[in-house]
Amino acid sequence: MARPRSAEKQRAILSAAVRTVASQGLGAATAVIAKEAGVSNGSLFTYFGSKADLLNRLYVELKTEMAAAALDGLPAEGDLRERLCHLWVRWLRWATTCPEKRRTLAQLDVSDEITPASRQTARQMMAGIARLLEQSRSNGPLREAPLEFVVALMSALADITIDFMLRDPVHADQHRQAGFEALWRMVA
Amino acid sequence: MARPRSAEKQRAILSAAVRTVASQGLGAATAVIAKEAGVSNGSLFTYFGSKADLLNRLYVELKTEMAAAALDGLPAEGDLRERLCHLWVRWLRWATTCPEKRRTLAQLDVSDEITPASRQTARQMMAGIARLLEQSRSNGPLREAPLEFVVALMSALADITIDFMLRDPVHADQHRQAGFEALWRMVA
Amino acid sequence: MARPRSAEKQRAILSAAVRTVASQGLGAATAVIAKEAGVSNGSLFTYFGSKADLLNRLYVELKTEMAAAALDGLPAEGDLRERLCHLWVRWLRWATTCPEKRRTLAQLDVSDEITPASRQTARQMMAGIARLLEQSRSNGPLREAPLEFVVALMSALADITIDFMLRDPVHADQHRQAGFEALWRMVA
Amino acid sequence: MARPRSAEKQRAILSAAVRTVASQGLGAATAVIAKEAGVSNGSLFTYFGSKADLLNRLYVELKTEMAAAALDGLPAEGDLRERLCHLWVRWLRWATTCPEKRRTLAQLDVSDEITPASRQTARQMMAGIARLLEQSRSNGPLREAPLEFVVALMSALADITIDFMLRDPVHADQHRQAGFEALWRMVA
DNA sequence: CATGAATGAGAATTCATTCAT
DNA sequence: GATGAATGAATTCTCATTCAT
Repeated sequence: MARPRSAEKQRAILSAAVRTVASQGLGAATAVIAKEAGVSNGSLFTYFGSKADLLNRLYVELKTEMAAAALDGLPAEGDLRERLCHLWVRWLRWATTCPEKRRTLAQLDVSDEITPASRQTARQMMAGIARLLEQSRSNGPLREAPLEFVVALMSALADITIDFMLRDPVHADQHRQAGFEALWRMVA
Repeated sequence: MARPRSAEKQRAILSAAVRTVASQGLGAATAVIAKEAGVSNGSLFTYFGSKADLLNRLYVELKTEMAAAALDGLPAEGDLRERLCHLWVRWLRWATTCPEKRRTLAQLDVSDEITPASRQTARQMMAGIARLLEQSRSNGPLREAPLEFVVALMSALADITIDFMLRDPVHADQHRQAGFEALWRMVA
Repeated sequence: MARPRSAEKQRAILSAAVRTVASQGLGAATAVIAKEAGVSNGSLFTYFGSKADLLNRLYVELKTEMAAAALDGLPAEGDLRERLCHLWVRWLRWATTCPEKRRTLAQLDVSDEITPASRQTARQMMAGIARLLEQSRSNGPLREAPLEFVVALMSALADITIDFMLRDPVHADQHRQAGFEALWRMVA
Repeated sequence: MARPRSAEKQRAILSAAVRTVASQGLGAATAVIAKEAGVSNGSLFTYFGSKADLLNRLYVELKTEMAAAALDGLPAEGDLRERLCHLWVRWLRWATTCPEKRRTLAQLDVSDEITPASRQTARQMMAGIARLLEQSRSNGPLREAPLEFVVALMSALADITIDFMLRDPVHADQHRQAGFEALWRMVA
């Protein structure tokens, strides 16, 4: 029950930030984000201590949402390949469904405003994904590599695949499959 | 007549830009870059019409240098795997040797200041790499995918591998090998 | 809520602009105007979107004030010559009373920062003057000329007369009378 | 015979300045003027010590040319009205023939870069005009006003008339006549 | 003497953040 | 708490002028 109005505004700001950053880049002015959120520019700073703070929270939020989307409905058991494919499909579906979120996330990922702590938190959100990957690669050629390395690989692969899906929607399905084949061959 | 435009100064500015962007990001002030280059504020703009122009030229320059480094000494004939490996080794050596260039290039790659024309030019610089990749994948699972897709994959894989090599220099060799294995399995 | 935009501050800026432009010309820096107004650099831009905007508003403001001063207390009826003379006297009195405003207005008048819209608005402010002039010239030699032509003539004549009044204050009265005679002979 | 090359370049610069100032205002960069003149920006400063110097010389030059054009072919004797009309026609013809010169002159006239000395010189160039005006007004209503006042009046009247002639070329003749009637009534 | 690169003092504007209302 | 005006440092770019070639 603690400040329900606040939670709403906070969400509005984050959501406005997604849209604004997607279209204007990380240089987007806080005042613009605030206006897009229907909130005064001063208010933005009562919800987020600074622009960097907003960006960090947005980063964690988006990573979390992405991971949740990818893991949604993942069967606890069953064939590894199938489970990984399930994850792959969900991941890409989320990204292609909200291209603005994805675009913003891509910008945040390379920003030096994002603190190590935020990156760490984000990694934890991806733990479920990492776990499945851990199993998948356990007998594969990357079984000795750091797990993080494999996660990073999968993320990059997903990113590129999404790029091509968005750029060439007619062959989206083929791109998704090609991406998955590449992934599977790499890890398993 | 008159003092000729000095190639030296131009290089100094580009090189200063590499260092400054690597440490301060793309938001680095042109004045800072100029000072770092030992050149006046205004001179930067006689060599580069605008900050965006500087960034674009830097982008093309770095991509070109990277591609040249990767292709340097590549045997024209011989075993495909070996040739690709040769390329891989050179590429990563370049990146680990000049981490600042690589860091700057990473920032430029995601910047929206970089024009399509610059990206196009950069792609042409990578043509040699693409060609080798084309041969390598010709019987592999990605033989039907757009070549660009495969190039992007390799780039991302290289990037991640470099990250780990820099982060964990003790196991640099292992990371490089793991990266190559992943690459080879993906394409061949 | 929040501090309301202060009409006072806006006036202070406009008034500072009058003084600064009068003494330094239209090239006067916005920073100087702001300081003269006792306002921060940035505040000037919350009241006026750009320097050109400030200049345009100043232009309209001064023209309006000038016209109002000229028309102030103008008898609605009576001898035309007397009424025109009344106008003439008020006009010149205003100009000689605030030479800085007049000087600034003269600069603005020839500036190409002033938009057609502003000039149009200014013209409307002068409508009262134009109307009286229309009556005055109705049987005179300029009865066929565009009214605007006659208005421009009167403005120029006023300007020159003011110049001489300011330059040679001892004979200010004579200059004013000579100017009026010239005007009357021209139009009536 | 003294530096014939120089005289040519000097003329080229002055002429380029006319065109450039006409289109870009007094803020036109010296480098632009130099380029328009087909001369290096450094050279401009060997012919004119500073931008202000260039502007002042241009001012005097244009005023001189204008006066010469107005006085060209003026009959030494004859009816005053006719002679003044002759002058009027030539003056306006010059101005409508070279609108750029006129436009530039108008800008210079209100600039505070123009020194009193230049204005004085310009006045002397107008002496022939002033003399005719002196005769014309000798029995008229302005016979007691300072001659300068009458000259200023005529100049302003000419300016306005030219404006209307350029703006509305179809009725150029009528405007010219109306202007002259106004002038004659004012002075004679 | 011509050239045009070099210089660096501004110029207008922007923007994160603070604070009066 | 919400608002949006206030702030002023920081930014990119311009330009008259100088000076090395």
